[in-house]
Amino acid sequence: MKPFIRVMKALSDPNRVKMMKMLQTRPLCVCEIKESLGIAQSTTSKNLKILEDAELIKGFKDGLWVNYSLSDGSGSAYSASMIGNLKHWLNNKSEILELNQVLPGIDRHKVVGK
Amino acid sequence: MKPFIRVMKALSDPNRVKMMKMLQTRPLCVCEIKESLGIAQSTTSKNLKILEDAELIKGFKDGLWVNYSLSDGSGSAYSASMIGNLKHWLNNKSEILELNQVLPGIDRHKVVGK
DNA sequence: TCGATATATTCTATTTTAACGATATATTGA
DNA sequence: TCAATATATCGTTAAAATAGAATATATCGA
Repeated sequence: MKPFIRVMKALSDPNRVKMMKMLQTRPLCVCEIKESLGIAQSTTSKNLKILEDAELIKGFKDGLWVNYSLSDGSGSAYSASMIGNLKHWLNNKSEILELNQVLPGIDRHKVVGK
Repeated sequence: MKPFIRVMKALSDPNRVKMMKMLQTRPLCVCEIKESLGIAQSTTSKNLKILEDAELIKGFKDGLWVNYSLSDGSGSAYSASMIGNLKHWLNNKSEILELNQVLPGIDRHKVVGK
């Protein structure tokens, strides 16, 4: 039952759900996500870890960057199902629409401070 | 986004998930659920309310008792989907198997103290 | 109407969660 | 090797979640 609870908990936080929705568009590094959401780097990193522990996303190291993308779902039926549902859920919600506005302008090479 | 978060939060707690699984078997009153899970009456009532607020279950008053059953899902796509998934999820988990052992012996007329 | 009973609500204590700043750990490029 | 940069981790603090006991509310039956 633990793995199921872990997935539900991971998706119980608005910032983490927004991260999931952002990653539906394209893989993103920590600094791009932090920039889009306007939250601290440590907060961003920690929340990504929670999503990764629930097997909802996966991080791939690329030099200094870590690129996060949605998990392929092979690890867990619960995460696979939720990843699928989230593809069509919440698309018309204001918080997500706003994110989709901002996201195209976000570029890891243009991120300001740390 | 709030309604989605509400459903995820509601399903983030083991006791509440167990309640959902119990209600798949048959409608139950508060005292039967409290008895099966071995938790306080106030805790039971409060958790049922959280599930009801997420439109995952519905309570019907019957004299002194309130019978809770799974929602028909008409209120929310999120809850409808999760209710459906939970039907086949977790069935072979020890916590649920044990509940299914206890449940047939639970009867509202035989519940001991308050 | 009164006592018994089921449920809901309130109060309080404890634990968990979430955020940020500061620091530690890579990795790259000069 | 050293400075700059991206990410992870640690420490702290504030807010939210959870549980149980006590109390309030509602209903039934005598």
